[in-house]
Amino acid sequence: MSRYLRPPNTSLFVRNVADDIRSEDLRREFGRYGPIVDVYVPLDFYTRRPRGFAYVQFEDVRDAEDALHNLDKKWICGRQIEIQFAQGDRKTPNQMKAKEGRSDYDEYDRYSRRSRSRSYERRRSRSRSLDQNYGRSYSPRGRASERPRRSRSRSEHGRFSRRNRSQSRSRSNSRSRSKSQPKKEVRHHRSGSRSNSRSRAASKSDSKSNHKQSSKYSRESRREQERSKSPSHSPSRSRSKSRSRSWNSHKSSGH
DNA sequence: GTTGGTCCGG
Repeated sequence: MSRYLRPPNTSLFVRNVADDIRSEDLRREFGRYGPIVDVYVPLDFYTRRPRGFAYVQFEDVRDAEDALHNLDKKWICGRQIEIQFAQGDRKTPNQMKAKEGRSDYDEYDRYSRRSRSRSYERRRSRSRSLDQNYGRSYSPRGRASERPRRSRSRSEHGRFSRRNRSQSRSRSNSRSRSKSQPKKEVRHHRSGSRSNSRSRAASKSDSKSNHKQSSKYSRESRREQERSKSPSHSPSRSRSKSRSRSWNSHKSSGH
């Protein structure tokens, strides 16, 4: 009952903070209303830039409330900050990993991580237990300098679509296929590759009996593919191209 | 229209 009357923690969520805000600034401002436990300004994991909000944790929730009421909508560093009570506690790395929905880097990041583990060891050697030092001295900057190395064909292409993967992975795919997934790219199929896989599977049981069925199947599957908006970019490419060109000219001439 | 550490050691 009374549990709902007060926030779950003493952390304040400060949003719309300036990009160049420093934790010291916040600490100074907020510290006037009570002792502060911790101030943290989250940065984007990849870009290393402030995400535009910050956290200030007080020792006493009353002080937090006091600061909230006094500093909310105040202008700091040229920006009007807004303060709320933070929802939940500081997120654990696993929580962040679980999200995994941030940028196109994560895929590439995962595979280029091996070269990065070295710097990690170095870092870890200094501080015994990172788990306890989290939020204190853990700064992934070292990796940040390695990150922008994504000068491969990948970054040029833009982003990777791993939505499907996250779905299947959530189910039960990760344990057996986690590493086999990273296929470079789907091979360019020539017309007929579909029937090939079919016949391959069929050849296991009846290779000759399936002759007519196979041909039938290939025809049907082809039709199906065309009808169901084939997500694979293979055979109807030239078609769509000419189509789009048509559209383009249509638009051009119409306008 | 923003809620935090993305690392598990061979």
